[in-house]
Amino acid sequence: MKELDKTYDPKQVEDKIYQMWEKSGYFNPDNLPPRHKKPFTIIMPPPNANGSLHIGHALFVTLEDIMIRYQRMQGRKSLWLPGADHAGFETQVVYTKKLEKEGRSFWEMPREQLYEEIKKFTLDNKKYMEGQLRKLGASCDWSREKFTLDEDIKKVVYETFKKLHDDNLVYRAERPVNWCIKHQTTLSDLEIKHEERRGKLYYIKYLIEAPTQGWSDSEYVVVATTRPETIPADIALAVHPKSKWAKYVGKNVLNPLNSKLMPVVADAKVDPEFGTGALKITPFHDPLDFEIFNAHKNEISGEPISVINQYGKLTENAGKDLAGLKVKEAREKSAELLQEKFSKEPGDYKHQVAVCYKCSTTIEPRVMMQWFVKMTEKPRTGKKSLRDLAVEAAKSKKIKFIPARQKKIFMHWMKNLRDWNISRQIVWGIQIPAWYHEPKCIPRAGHEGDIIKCKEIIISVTEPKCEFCDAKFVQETDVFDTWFSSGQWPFATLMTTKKGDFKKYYPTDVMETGWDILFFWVTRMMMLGIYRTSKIPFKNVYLHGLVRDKDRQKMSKSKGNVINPLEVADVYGTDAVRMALVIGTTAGNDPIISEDKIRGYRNFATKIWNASRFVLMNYRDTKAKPEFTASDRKNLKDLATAKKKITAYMDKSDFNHAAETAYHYFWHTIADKVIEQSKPRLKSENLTDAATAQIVLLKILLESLKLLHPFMPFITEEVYQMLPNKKQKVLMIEEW
RNA sequence: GGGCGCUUAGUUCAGUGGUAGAACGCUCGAUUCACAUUCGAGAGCUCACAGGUUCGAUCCCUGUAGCGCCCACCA
Repeated sequence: MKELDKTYDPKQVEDKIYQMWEKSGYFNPDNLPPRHKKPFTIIMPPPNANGSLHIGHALFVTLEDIMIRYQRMQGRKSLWLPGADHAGFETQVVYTKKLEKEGRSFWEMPREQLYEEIKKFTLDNKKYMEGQLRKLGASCDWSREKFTLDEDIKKVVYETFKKLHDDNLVYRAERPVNWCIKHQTTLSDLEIKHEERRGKLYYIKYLIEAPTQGWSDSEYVVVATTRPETIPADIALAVHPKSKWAKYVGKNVLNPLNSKLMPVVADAKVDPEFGTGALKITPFHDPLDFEIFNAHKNEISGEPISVINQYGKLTENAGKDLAGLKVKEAREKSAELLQEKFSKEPGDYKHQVAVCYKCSTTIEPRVMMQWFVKMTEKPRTGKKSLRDLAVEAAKSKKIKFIPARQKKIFMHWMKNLRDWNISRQIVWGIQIPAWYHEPKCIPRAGHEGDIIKCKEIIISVTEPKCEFCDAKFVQETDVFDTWFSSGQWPFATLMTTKKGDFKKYYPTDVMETGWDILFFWVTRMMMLGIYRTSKIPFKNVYLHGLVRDKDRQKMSKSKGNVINPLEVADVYGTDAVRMALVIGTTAGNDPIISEDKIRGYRNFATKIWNASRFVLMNYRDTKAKPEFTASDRKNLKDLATAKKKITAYMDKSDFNHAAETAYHYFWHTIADKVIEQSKPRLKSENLTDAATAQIVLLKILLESLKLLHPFMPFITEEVYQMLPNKKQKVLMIEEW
């Protein structure tokens, strides 16, 4: 037996071991020995391919790898399917910044060139990330790796879109949407956040039309608004039916900026407690106004107009005084113009304003032609809305949330769902497969009557042709919200890997991801997954927290408290990093990690190394028949107890305690007691007793390596390879 | 405005209806014998506060306080 170093050097071991695993082929469940029968599947949440992996990724890799390695040892046909996400909007934002740094402008580049450049950027990152995943020990099946822009994945996404469209669950319409004037795209309700902003609340008189004596200064409705600049787009006033203004319902008021006549309508949606209890209706610049307008269309004669353009500037519709100004400037200017009509001085006002979650630019609510998915309506051919499919699934016992409280949060969010805006005006993504008949159909001679059959929108990947005229179809340039495609990930991946995979591995066993994307991702996977496959895509949802530093701070580059998992793994070894991430980490809570903690587990790796070294140095293959003493029997019983405990924790997904128990057992039972007690016996003249001690030690070592393997795969595998009593080529597939 | 959590040793966190645990830190001691990235011993928590249920509560219930997070079209 060769002399081992006194300390364990992960650098010399990890790459070599990983290569050995990959070469063994056992990452691919198809290659596992026949004892592996029942499938166990985890689809990896595909990391965004727009940067390198951070400590949060290391956490998910650790947790999922623990689950997969454990189940693999338990004899499950374990598939961990890796992937990468093109992450449309996120990546485009990152790339835009990169261009800025290089002195180039995103907005001045042709779409095709941008797409190609971002593609290269993404694929480079993807490749780099794959290396990082290997470094972290991820035992995933690389032969089944998928990317969200793979042609076959796109095909599945197109099919889903078509099915939703045929089912009347997808529609294109002019609806209020969240518009980011910086990024020049719409965002879903989840992609905006609210920030407190200081502003002013203006109290403005809208004079009542008094036909007999002209306009009276004594009769008016006072409206409180924070956005006087949108007054030119006002089309009505709404008052609460029980407010003091109710007597004016049915009368007209004068628009204080452009003198147009507008009706006063009654609507209970107006909060009588807020402001003055009267609301100006500006349908194209406020979602509530849009709703009230639609409810009162027959009472309102004017057509809604837009006075703010896509760049956040006032249009000519706003009148010559405001046209061309930015919203903020226009607000001041309009306030100035309206001064005479103030019923009292504007008050300082703090309120929550919707802003872009990426750049914190104020979101401009606009009414735009967009694609939406209906959340709460029944499909044409089915009984349940997308929401109901997911809610009923969550209520059933077929899916378990870990921690359980996340289910409450899930349900609560599901309660108030509005239709999902899935179209984005960005370059990087999957283009929506819709074609528009432009110009409109002018049927050829003899087909005049067929115009009613002509479709103005056709859902198709390839260019359609009109049966009745020679006009061309123009393709939609908008792309899907990334979550629309990644929401299909569990089935889209398994439908497009090897033949039979979907049948064998779907539904999957665990969806392990961060709680921060519960709404973005898990809810969408539930809705779309059940909709397409009639099955809940996963049996367990395990949600981990956000990794924080030792002062409980979020890690961010700007704070300079980022721990790069690969850098610390380089210093202390991947096994130590994995242990630091899993011990003390309970599902759903934010784990705290510091270099001290990692160092502690590096010491543990050294402990494992030296204890193993001791056992191996003292082992001779004597072929003696063991005669177990009482203490041997006790030690073997302790081993069985530890194993039982760890197994129970693993089966409860309590990896924190499983790891801690294994740690404790190895250090304080095996190293401190079993080995210490064996020392005199190993030197004993009684050869049978010495041999028995050796055999017991070796047996306990082997079993403990198994117990530690899911957590610390590298060092345990390295030691295993030196054991004289190993039964398999690799520890990875040993029986638990 | 709605919802979800948290409050346990110096620190970070586990945990249980029956007179409190781990890691790190700290104190004292040991060490040619697998490991100083070590070993042994030890100090340290009235489990936020106030009520209630109970034979018994840190754990269950109610309330209070502080902290955190998520959701939200009060213009």
